[in-house]
Amino acid sequence: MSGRESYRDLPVQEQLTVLRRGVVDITTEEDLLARLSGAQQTGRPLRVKLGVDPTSPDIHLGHTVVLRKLRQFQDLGHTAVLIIGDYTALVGDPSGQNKTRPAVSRREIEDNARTYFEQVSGILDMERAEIVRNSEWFRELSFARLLELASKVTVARIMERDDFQQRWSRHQPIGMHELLYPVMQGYDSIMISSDVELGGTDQTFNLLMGRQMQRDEGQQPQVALTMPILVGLDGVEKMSKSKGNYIGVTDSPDEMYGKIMSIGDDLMENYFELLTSVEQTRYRGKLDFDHPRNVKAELASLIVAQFHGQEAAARAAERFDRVFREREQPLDMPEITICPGMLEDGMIWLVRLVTEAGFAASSSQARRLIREGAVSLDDQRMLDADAHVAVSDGQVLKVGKRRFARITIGK
RNA sequence: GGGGAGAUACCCAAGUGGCCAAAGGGGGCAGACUGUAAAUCUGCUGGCGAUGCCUUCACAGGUUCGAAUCCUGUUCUCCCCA
Repeated sequence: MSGRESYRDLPVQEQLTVLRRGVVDITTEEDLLARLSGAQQTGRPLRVKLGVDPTSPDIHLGHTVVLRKLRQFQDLGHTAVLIIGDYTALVGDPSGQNKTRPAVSRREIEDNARTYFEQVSGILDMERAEIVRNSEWFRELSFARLLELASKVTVARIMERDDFQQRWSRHQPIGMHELLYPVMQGYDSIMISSDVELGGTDQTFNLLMGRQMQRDEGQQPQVALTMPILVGLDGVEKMSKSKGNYIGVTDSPDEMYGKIMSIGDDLMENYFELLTSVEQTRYRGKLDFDHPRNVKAELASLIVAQFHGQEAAARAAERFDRVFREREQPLDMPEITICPGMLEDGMIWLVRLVTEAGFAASSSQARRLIREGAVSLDDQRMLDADAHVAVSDGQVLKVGKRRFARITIGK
């Protein structure tokens, strides 16, 4: 929170301790220590770089791991330099990808950049952040300059990378432009004269490329600090939107809370470390003595509170307990309005009711849900997909374990 | 530039004239169990007021009573040679 000023005078060793939390690797730690001391002595804050490519509209908790680290640097008095990769997004980062990223249109990039900005502002101190778009320099970059930069990187060096290796050996396509991605990212570092660059471990190669390129340009090579890739809700794969195992920062309090409660116990420690500020000794201890469910509930509350505030977190917890522990209906639920036009003698086709409520994408899907016993109306399980049911104001439609809607008859 | 292989549903992958809305696995959804845990087990997984009909096997045509399957062209990918 505040107290930023007080951190400034923190001994560098202690700063390092704070910064080391959750980190996988620092290249090199001595360098970082030296920079921190230098910053303290000269009063010149470090320029800490984080690049984000606006390739998808929403950020999720996986992205926040690195953003939180950046925030820590800010709290220690350093400058966050957030690079919106509006130009690199056109290329698509091949890191960790098993195929070429689909091209993203300029328009989408623009829209995404805007939402990124909003969503990131919940985590970073925007007052103390410098935000730049890399189209600023790439749009103007000459081909000659590109060749000059590219000439310093060998193909063998680029092809060392595991992701390219794999694609190569599996005979999958690799676009020429993808080979240039690390060079572009390195160029970003040069352009903003970064002291430190943050990234996930999948960014290691790109971060190190930045060091080499800065050295070639006569700059001090940046310190590369890597964070773990956050594991998704399934506990196996990395958190990603396309895998559907994610928690978006714009998810509602209820969604967030529920998603966290559904993670495996093994994942809790990891989430505490990377997504909260709770001291390691505290959560470790809890896991030994408390019921895992309660520890998880605390984790869920902490995370929801970060994005929606304490009050919302408390409400989400309350609702959760009510619905899933006591198996009662939630107090508040979305309403669906049934137009009288859909009714025949006050009855509506059940399949239609389910699709109208948005609980099924098609009537075939709605039929399946009904057949599987997922649908109930006022706690009464409905199994006949051909049924027409009488509906009235205030009835509650439930689909699956967690989806509720209150029926209203419109005028 | 020459030769060869390939493109199947959300993903991987079988199918090489009718028995194919298309095996199997993954994922997802639902049910049981539970701490909404996780794990496990079971079912479902193109659309449609639906014991039938419609659309789908890269794209466009063609052969055939009938095509994911055969033919022609196009696009894209990979391999070998130059």
